[in-house]
Amino acid sequence: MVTQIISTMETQVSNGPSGTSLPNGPVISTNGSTDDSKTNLIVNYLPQNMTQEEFKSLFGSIGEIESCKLVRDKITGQSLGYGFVNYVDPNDADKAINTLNGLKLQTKTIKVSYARPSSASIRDANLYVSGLPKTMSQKDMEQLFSQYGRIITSRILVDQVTAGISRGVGFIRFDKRNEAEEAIKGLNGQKPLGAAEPITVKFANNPSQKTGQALLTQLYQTAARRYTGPLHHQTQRFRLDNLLNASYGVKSSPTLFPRFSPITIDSMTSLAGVNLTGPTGAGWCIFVYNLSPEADESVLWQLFGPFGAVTNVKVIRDFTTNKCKGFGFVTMTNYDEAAMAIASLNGYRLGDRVLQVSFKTSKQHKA
DNA sequence: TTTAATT
Repeated sequence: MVTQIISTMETQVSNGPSGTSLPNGPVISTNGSTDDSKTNLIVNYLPQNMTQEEFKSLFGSIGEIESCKLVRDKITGQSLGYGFVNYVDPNDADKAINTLNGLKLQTKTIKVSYARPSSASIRDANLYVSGLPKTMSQKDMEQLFSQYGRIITSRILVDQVTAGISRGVGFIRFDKRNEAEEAIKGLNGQKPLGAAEPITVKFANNPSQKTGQALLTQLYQTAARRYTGPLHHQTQRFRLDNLLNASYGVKSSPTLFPRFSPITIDSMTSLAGVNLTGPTGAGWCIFVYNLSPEADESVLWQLFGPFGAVTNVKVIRDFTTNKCKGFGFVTMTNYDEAAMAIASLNGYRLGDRVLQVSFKTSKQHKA
């Protein structure tokens, strides 16, 4: 037998408001520089389509930001659904937690909490648990695991249709990796009290282990939903002028930045209409035709990212309406990857449109 | 039988 579920036990999970509280620590050092532990926040469960600009705007409404970053996939440029905000004033960080934690944005409820100091020991501390009794609640699961360490988040996956019914599968993130290791040793293959079957406990996969094909499928599904579902959202606007090309900066070589470099992301978004000219210089320029008027840069990242290194994307827009004129360009570093992307995406149906994709022909300006 | 939590 393994573990008792003691019903009176209180969990100390930092899932809810205000996240992790930091015991007692200096706020301001003698030289006047701020201690990140009181100013640096992590924001989780952001809507997939939130941009860096929107993220900055939302948190900038609280107070002056020292730096902020929406974390994105290095290859596809897609948001990973979380980000960091470092305020100048610790009071603003506190205020951001109090006013923005729990805020509902589209389908998500965002979580705002203090970021733990970054260190190797907190990485890979996420566990995947399966074979859970269907009756086990999230709280039950936390109680089962909490004997091995401090739980940062937990989740039980539920059936989509019969909403609320457990799939017997969940996740537990510990504060430290070694706590997660101990939980595996202690609980993998064990039967929770009263359960008929043993549970499986292992390290979780990285959530973006998706193949190019899977990404295309996902993209297609989200695009298709746009045309079939009763989607009347009036929700997405953080009322910024997010209109013009947000040509996301992509640094192709993993430069070793000093930690917490004051360089903000925005300072890297300087690529404009550079290298849009032919298969020379920085890479292979690809012409994408039949984009919808609503298309934006992110759709190009999503389409081409899975095939390899993408250094630039651009949607061509009408100057006055700011709608896409039906085409755009993508620059890829490697010929093979570009050729594969073209072979795969030419004729690809995106929503109700069939894309035409080819290397850009060198009919200089004006076609 | 795998969700978007460490810059």
